[in-house]
Amino acid sequence: MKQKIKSEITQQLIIEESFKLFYKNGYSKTSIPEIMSKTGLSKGAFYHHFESKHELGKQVIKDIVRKRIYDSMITPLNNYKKENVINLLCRIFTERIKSFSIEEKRLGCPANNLINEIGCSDDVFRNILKQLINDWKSMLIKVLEEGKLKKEIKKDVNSSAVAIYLISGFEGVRGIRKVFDDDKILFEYLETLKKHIHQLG
Amino acid sequence: MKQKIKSEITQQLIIEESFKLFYKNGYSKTSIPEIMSKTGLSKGAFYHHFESKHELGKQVIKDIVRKRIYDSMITPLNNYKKENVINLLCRIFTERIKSFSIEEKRLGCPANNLINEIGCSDDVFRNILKQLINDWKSMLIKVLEEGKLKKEIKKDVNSSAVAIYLISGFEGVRGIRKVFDDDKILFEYLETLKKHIHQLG
DNA sequence: ACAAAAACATACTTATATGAATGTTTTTAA
DNA sequence: TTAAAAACATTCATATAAGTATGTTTTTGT
Repeated sequence: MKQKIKSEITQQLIIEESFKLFYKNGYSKTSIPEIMSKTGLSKGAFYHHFESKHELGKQVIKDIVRKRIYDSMITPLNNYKKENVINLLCRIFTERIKSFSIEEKRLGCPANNLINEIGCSDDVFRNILKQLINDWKSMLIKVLEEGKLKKEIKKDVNSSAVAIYLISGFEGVRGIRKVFDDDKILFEYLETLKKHIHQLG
Repeated sequence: MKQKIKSEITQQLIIEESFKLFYKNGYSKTSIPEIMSKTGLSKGAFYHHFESKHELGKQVIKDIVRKRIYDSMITPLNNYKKENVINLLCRIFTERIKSFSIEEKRLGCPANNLINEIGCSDDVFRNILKQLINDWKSMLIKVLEEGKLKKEIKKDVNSSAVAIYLISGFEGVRGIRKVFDDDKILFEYLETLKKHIHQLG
């Protein structure tokens, strides 16, 4: 059983170092030798644990990229029963934007980076990322619909359309921020976002 | 003088084929041999006209990527004197979204793709793209401020913040659309965008 | 203790990239 | 017309990628 654990640990190590490099330099520009030099292991070790770079990419998206969005943007939305949904939405987006490290501001959103780098040219990656966006969208719709029942959101709001608008704005600003040198645009985005969300009620 | 024209034509040919391939497959994944095979010319011809791939990238951004955004999203905003600015904004964003070819919907925005692929890791590219986004933002601010003077936009609107929100949403949805198979999200985006813009007045 | 299997390393194959060096053809200007 | 310069082609140098083959070490079940 010790071997299975060791294998698991090695795989996780490779996945984590891969995520860091994919995030920093992109999927295409990151090579297996580069990843394995970070892990301190050899290329042989890599191909013992993974079939290909593509298989690794899938794991990185499923294990790390997906979890990041879930933990910060999707799961917290489950609080819709206890909290006013307008507050909830404003709070989650604001907290997320304010939580970013300097590097995270510079490098943008890992999911959005992958979507824009390889999204449409690899159907496997595309479908995993599509599922992630759909999960996020579904959860936002659920919150907005619950808000309508609680009379916190206007009935004429198109939840699906608003959900896409919120996701687009968030991912968009994380991309646009990459060309700038400071956080001004993040706060400008947040200001308008909050006003926009309040107008849903 | 015939030579100068020929040189200019060849350079433009290389730039145009490069744009197509950069747009379709990304900057990193596109090679000089691949570009030159499209032009029907040799690699020697390329290095006669361009210093490096990087220099080519600069030209493609300056000549084509920039022009696309200018022609469709920035220059048309100049109509703010004649047209109600709420209508103007809705119209330009709507027309642009509706004008996209199937390929343009699949491949997203060339500028946004570049920003997300190499934006933060190459200062030369980053600064050209930053200037482009800043030009767009400035023009939107101008239109919104003019709208205030014309009493078409509320005085408490933060023009700079709204401008960034509009750009982010637009670029964001063009990225997000890449993981989907249909145009539903583009129209959902447009629906919410229009409502949002109308609430500025 | 020991054979088998898993974990990992080393060396190799093949492909392809950027870019430089050098060669040939076309254009230009005197 | 003819030398030179510009346009373009061919060949070469160097680097590095993904993936494979084949090794060696460690772990495991008997």
